[in-house]
Amino acid sequence: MMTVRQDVHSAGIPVLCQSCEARHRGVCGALDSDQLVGLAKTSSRHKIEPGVELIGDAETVDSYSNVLSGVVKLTKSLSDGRQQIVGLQFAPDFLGRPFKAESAINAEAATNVSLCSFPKTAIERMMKESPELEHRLLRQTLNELDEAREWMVTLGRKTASEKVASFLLMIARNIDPTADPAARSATFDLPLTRADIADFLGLTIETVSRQLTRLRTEGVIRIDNNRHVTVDSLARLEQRSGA
Amino acid sequence: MMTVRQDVHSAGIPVLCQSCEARHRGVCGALDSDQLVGLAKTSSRHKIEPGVELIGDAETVDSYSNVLSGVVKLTKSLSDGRQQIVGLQFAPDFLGRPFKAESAINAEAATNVSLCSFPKTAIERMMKESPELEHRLLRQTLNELDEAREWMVTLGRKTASEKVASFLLMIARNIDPTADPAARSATFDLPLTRADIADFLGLTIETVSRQLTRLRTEGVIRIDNNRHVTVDSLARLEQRSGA
DNA sequence: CCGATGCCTTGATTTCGGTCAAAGCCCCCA
DNA sequence: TGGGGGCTTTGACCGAAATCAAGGCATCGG
Repeated sequence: MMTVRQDVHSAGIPVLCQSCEARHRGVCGALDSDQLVGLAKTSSRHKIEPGVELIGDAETVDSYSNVLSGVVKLTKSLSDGRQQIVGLQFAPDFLGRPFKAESAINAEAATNVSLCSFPKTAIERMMKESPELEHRLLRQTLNELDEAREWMVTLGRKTASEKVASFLLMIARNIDPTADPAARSATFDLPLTRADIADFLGLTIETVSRQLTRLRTEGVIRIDNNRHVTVDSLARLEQRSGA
Repeated sequence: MMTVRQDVHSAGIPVLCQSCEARHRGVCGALDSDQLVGLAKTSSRHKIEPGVELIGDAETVDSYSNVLSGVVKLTKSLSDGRQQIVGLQFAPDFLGRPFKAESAINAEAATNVSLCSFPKTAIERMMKESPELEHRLLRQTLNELDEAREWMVTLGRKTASEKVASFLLMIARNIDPTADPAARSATFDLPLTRADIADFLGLTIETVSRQLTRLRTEGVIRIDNNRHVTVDSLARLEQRSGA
């Protein structure tokens, strides 16, 4: 039987936060136990089903969240309905756009998601008094910017098959349980439907499907149940990704 | 004859900084006069010709810069030479990637550019002691992230003609001298060659040229000398941009 | 004045990915 | 057990943008 994770500094830390990944690797790591206590009072945990929008809960209006598990997609749409996924958030990412009343971005659960949410005011007050919190946010934002720019290259300059390979590679690196970055192989469940993948890569469903089939028939990947993917050689997949 | 701009707080501010836009609207606005004096000692101004890379001067290795005038393009390349412009920096943007030894991004002058550069160490020291500086950086980074995501939509989901219209609109909003955001018309010099525009939009030179021709023959824009553009109705251009 | 060079435009043809259409598969539930 | 709905695959065809190929138009230096 497992006990709750203990560490030297857990004295006074809210029970909810003690084993929370956001405290270890996310923005809450910037806070001391007093601040955590204060924040925990106003925080609430939610579970969200795939397809549910996180309005009023995340990207917009009045609250911020940490992603505790699952995958959240950030999307933008054109007036005629064309849609583009502009980011994927994994645990323990921070969700929300500081310093702006409303962003033109929608957030939606791609899988089952669990969140830890806070009122905007609580975070913003805390940001004023804790430079370390802003520092963490800056780091996360810079990383997201790097990722966004990486995807601009993929969207603008890669072929359909390179796009799909790049996507699989990114997912493998983000959610393969064997978290070793130097792993030679990977296996994981796709957190997105074909339609989502298409919206992420600027393609159609059909093209995504055809390229997956091609990677499959050429032995680069295996797919079971439409969602479960095995990559025997990440290096081989990387070669297909255009790099 | 004009005098150097004076304001109430200019006492003790380095001469170089007094009329500097980066101090008014850029990150240097976060600094007090003592800090400016300290930073100014290690800063240097450069002028850079179009096409010159800013290695060792901006995005990489050992220094940060403010863009004082002109346009800097940030590019990423695939191993086979395909290139994508992932960002354009205008005055008074801050140039450089904090907290990372080297970024996979290249910076290159698109036009004549003037910069004010600092050693990385000086900025990083100042960031530690001035939360306000980090705050400004966070804000700029969040804005760049918003812009990058906006372009992801353009790259992934817009047609060639919508892309070109979107590009013209973005340039008009950034560098038209009549800085009124509610302006109905605009006139400006394109800071990029056709090749650069193509690399920005994920198109070929020929397609960019054809779409510009189309916008011209349809009366949406006028072009003189290949570079000088007049837009009589920004609203009309916006309709072409897919929104 | 002339030719060279670097951009840019225009035209003809090809191709990759989109569109339209039909089936297949899987899971749920009656 | 069987039917329905959602997601995915596959095939046939089409079209927007890429590619290939010429040619135009400035600017620069001889």
